[in-house]
Order: sequence, then structure tokens, then C-alpha cells
Amino acid sequence: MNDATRSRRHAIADDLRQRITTGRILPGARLPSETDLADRYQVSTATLRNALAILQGEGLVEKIHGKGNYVRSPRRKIMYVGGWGILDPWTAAEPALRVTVRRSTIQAPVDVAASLKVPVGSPVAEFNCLSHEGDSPHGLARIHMPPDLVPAGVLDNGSAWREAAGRFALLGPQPAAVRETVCARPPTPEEASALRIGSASVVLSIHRIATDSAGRILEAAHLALPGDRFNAVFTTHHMTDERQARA
Amino acid sequence: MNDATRSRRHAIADDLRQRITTGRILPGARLPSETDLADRYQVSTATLRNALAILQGEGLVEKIHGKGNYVRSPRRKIMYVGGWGILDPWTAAEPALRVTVRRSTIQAPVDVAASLKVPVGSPVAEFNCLSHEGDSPHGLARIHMPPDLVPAGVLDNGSAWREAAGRFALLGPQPAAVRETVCARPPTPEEASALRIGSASVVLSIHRIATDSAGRILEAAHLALPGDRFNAVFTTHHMTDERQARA
DNA sequence: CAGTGGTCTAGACCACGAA
DNA sequence: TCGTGGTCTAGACCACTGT
Repeated sequence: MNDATRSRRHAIADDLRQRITTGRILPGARLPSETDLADRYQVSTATLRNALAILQGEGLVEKIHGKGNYVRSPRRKIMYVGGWGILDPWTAAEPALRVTVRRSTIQAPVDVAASLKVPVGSPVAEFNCLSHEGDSPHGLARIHMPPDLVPAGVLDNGSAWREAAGRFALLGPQPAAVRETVCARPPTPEEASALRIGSASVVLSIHRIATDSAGRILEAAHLALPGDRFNAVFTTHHMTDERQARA
Repeated sequence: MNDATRSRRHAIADDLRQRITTGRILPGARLPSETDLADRYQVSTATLRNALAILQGEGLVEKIHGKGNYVRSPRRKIMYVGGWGILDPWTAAEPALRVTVRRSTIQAPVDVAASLKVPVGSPVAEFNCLSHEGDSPHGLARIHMPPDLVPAGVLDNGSAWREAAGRFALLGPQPAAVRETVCARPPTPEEASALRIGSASVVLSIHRIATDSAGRILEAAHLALPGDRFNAVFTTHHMTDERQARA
């Protein structure tokens, strides 16, 4: 056999991946039950589950306890445009985009206070955003702002602000600079359940801080985007001469 | 029991995580063998391995086939500075940074040709960079450039260029713009072995394209950075007025 | 309730690393 | 060669979802 057959589980994963990516199993379809698949491939259920875990990590399969394993909808990559902070117009024009925004005012806990550079316990506006595309969750955002900078009508349905929130755009006034810190990590349990991804999956985590020209912090946001669905694009113009110093 | 005891493997992972993060097990130390740990926790080896897989996903434990499970060195986050393309001076000053750079000239395959916007099959300089910190691998880069833009002395030991390569800096001439596309994904098998991380782990993958003012592509790089070790920072200045259109 | 995935066991055998 | 982790089995039982 070729080296793709290094292990049963990889061979099974390869076979299923082939069937999924070539359209022989359609997005949204339910796979046969794990016991059935284990019978078909002549392996134990543990091995079959291991194969499915590989595909789940790749974002091809969604496991739902008590229901079954489902093929996830096509892996169209959604663009997050750094520095702008909004999904680009091309993807933002998606038809079935639903947004859940929940606003609350909290007493700043230490981490938020540090991000916003306000005293601990001072009032802070918090937005919890969950965007869906059809039935499947898209991305998760928690945005904190000084209360006086929150624009009116953010929660109004049909409001441009509300749409912007769902697309993870900046809500406050025009910033002078945006600093985004990006990391890749496994999801927290809350993220895993909210985004319906396995804990073996991957999230692209973006901590975004917008400041005005005086250095005042306008917004601090934590975004959690399923890694298999999102690309983030950052563009830097007009490089300075710092590099030259090396030569 | 409390809810941390939802499952044996989480309980075990929690216990080991506690011992590691509180310093009761020191970085670099080898854990007892899996059979010993399974005995100590009174679980099967499969369950114990499952617990270790959780910690491996968190980057706390490094598994080495035939040797044992090792506690990884402290989770100091390394900064990748976007748009600049080099680790920042603070971390770049690390003492034990070793760099392996391998240069070759290849006939551009389709993907590289597309990135560089050159004809398929035309000669392209390829750099494979692997940076280590002490014994453990850091990050992986594959950089492609038009051959005429490669500066002299890149492979010379002690050269500033060589150091820059290991720090994933831009090698070519000063670009007018750098566009970086970031995604989070599981490692490819090659990356997993080169970076000594499990395939259940996470990499921060950066595709970086540098262009000059005429739009010519100076460099195309693919970086693979262990997600648990790296943060990438991107800063955007001088926002345009595009956002205002929404209001 | 039946059917599904989630967890776990107590083994077996294979592949790797170091002596 | 020996001890290690890696893969796999053939079950058992629990937890969740639908009818």
C-alpha cells in the first residue's frame, strides 16, 4: 500500500475526505452512524472515531451528540480585514447573515479595565455578538467600550450599526490606530459550544484595540473565529526605514 | 465531585496542568511513563493518553515517541510583528536562537508561480528556514523570491541577513506594501514533525506577500508558527473614511 | 423509548529511541 | 535488547436527541 495507509484511521479519514471534497457526500448530509461506519471499514469504533476526529479538526465534519456526524457546509473562506475591522464587502454581502447582539453595562473587571485603561469597576459597555450564517455559527465577539462612545441605535434592527456589529466592525468613532494581536489556539469550552466546533478544533483569536490620536482607547474587542472558516488579512503600507539598520 | 470531574480524562488533565503550571513539575522534566501514570490514576492507558492529548493541545506537554512525555518550556509568547516581518527586538535578542536556512533554486510550481506572479517553471529562489530556541523548534518558514532580488551573503554565518531569515524578516529590497493573510489550522504532518508538536496542535499560518510601488512581487513567504508560542501583532494607522459611509 | 455519539476498559501488537 | 509511546480491538456503560 502507499504511505497514505500508514494507519487505518488516516486511511479512513482520507477516504471520507475524498468523498466529501469531491461532492460524493454533500454538505449538510448526515454520515452513517459510527457503528455502521466501523462495520463498513472493518475497524473498531474507537479507530473510526479517531478518523472522524481528524476530519473534525479539519472542519469537514461536525459532530452532534445524540444525532450524528454531519458534513459541514462548503469551506468558503470568510475574510476578516484587519485594520478595517469588518468583513469585506464581498463576503459582507452574504444573504443569510444573522446577528445576535446583546448589550450590557458592566463594572470593569481587571482584564477589561487593563485593556481599556480605565479604573477597575468603572462602567463599561459590553457587546456580545454572535453571527450566524443560516443555521451554523460564524464567529463570536465580545466588545468593550467606554459608555459615552457608544453610538445611538446600535441595537435597532436594520441599523447599519447593528449590521456592523455582526460583522465585527468597529462601532465607535474614527480611530487613529488599530492594533490587533492574533493567536491560534484551541477553543475554550464556551467557544466550542457557541460555535458548534469540537474542542479539538482551532480558533483564530483576535484582540483588537482601537485608539484615537490622543492615545485614548476607543474599543477593545476579543474575536473568536473558527480557524477553518476564516482568513484574516492585514496590509501594511509605507514601510519605514527601520529594516535598513540591519545591513 | 465538582464539575471539573465531568470526565476522568479532564480530571487527570486538570491535575497534571495544576502540577505543571504551579511548578511542581518543572519545564523540561520527563513525566512518568504512560503505564505508570495510568496505574497511579487508576485508569486505562487509553484514558490517560486522552488526558495527555488535552495538555498537548494546550502546548504544555511534548510527546516524543520512544522516549516519553516532556513538560514544555514556559509559555512565553513570542511576538511576530506584522508588516515589519521580524520578531521584535525584545524577543529577537534571545540568546539561544539557532537558525537553519537552506537555499535552493527551483522551477516555480503552480502555487509559487501564482504567488509571485511569474510564469510556471521560471527559476525562483527558495529558502527553507527553521528556527530553534535551544533544543526546541520555534517556527518554520518557506520564502520564495525572484532570484535577482536575493541579497548577497544570505547564507553566510553571522550575516545580518541570515539572522533576519531566522527571524522571518523580509530579505529583499524595501517593499511599498506587505499583505499578510493569517489563518489558524492544524499542522500538516511535515510541520508537526518539524516543529515537534502533535497533529492535534495548532499552527498560526501566515502567508506574506511583499510588493514594491509598481506592484511587482518581491517576496512570498509561508510561515508556520506554533499557535501556543506565538502572537502576531498588526497595527493599522490613519484610517480612511470608508467606515463613515455606513452611517 | 430507540438510536446516536461520548467515555472508558483491559488488554494486544507495532514503531521508535537509547543503550 | 528493553522501555517507551502509537495504534487498535471488542466490548461495556453513560449522556444526549428525537419520537
